[in-house]
Amino acid sequence: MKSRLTIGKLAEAAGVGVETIRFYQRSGLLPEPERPLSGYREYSSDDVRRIRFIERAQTLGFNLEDIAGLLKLDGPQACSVTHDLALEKLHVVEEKIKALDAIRDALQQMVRQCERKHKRGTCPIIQSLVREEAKG
Amino acid sequence: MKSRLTIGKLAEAAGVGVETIRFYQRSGLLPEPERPLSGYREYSSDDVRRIRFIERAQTLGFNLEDIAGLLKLDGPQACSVTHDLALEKLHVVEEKIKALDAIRDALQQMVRQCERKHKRGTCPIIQSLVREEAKG
DNA sequence: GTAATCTCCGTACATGAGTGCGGAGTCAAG
DNA sequence: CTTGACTCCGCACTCATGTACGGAGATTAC
Repeated sequence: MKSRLTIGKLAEAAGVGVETIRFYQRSGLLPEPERPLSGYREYSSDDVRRIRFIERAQTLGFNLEDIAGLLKLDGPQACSVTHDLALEKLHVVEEKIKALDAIRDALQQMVRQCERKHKRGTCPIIQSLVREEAKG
Repeated sequence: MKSRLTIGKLAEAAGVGVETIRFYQRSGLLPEPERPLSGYREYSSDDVRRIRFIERAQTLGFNLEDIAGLLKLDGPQACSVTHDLALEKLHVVEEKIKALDAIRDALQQMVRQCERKHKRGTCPIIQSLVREEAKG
């Protein structure tokens, strides 16, 4: 089941370009793969999932450095390190969820208002992300 | 209460650089401000909120083009246009929330496992974002 | 009313995240 | 065993998102 993939097959399976994979490797987001025969990189289906994770995480506003941090949680570290890192990331994620919840509520409100043919008042969307800015 | 701001004051209030504001204006994210005296841009506190919205939305994985779309919901459009756009954006936001929920759950699980001094099995974080990829 | 500060503008530079190029080596099908 | 596709590598290029520069004009503080 752990099919061995060349870089081209991996790229296709993960929906990215070959160059992107080489770039991720250089950036430390993908581990150095084995290179048994002739120096060609040899990947597994785990790497497909890893790349998909990277792509998704990017759409959630994490940059590659953030993502490297998240991926470190995948390796075999001391539990205390993992714990602290996970907790820190958890914080960030919860903040993002809150902000997105606010946008979602604002969008739902707009949709409802429109469907009732009300004239809209002021747009709630901007307001949705403004609160709590002062407290920092 | 609608204090008039110079570009410098606005930048300070919103926590960005002056050049960033000019850049956002060029990019159509901020409307052309009035320029009564001498051609200096004159802003209001609404613009502070608008810029904060832009900054926050960026951390949620929206690029400037996406954000321009969201900000269009602020203007006075035909209700049908607003409705459709809002519904579309709502979809995107809900997907993001789902993905972040999955990451959050994975992180919580890791934190709990660590706190119980269990040896961790395979890392749940990557798995959190992988499901449903095949269906697209 | 002058010096310091701010703003104007266009343009150039910087950074993050890829994308492409070209020549050489490797693999797989016929 | 040749031919075409694939891979190797380093390096140059692109695109989005800002940032910085520099000279000229406006404003404000003294």
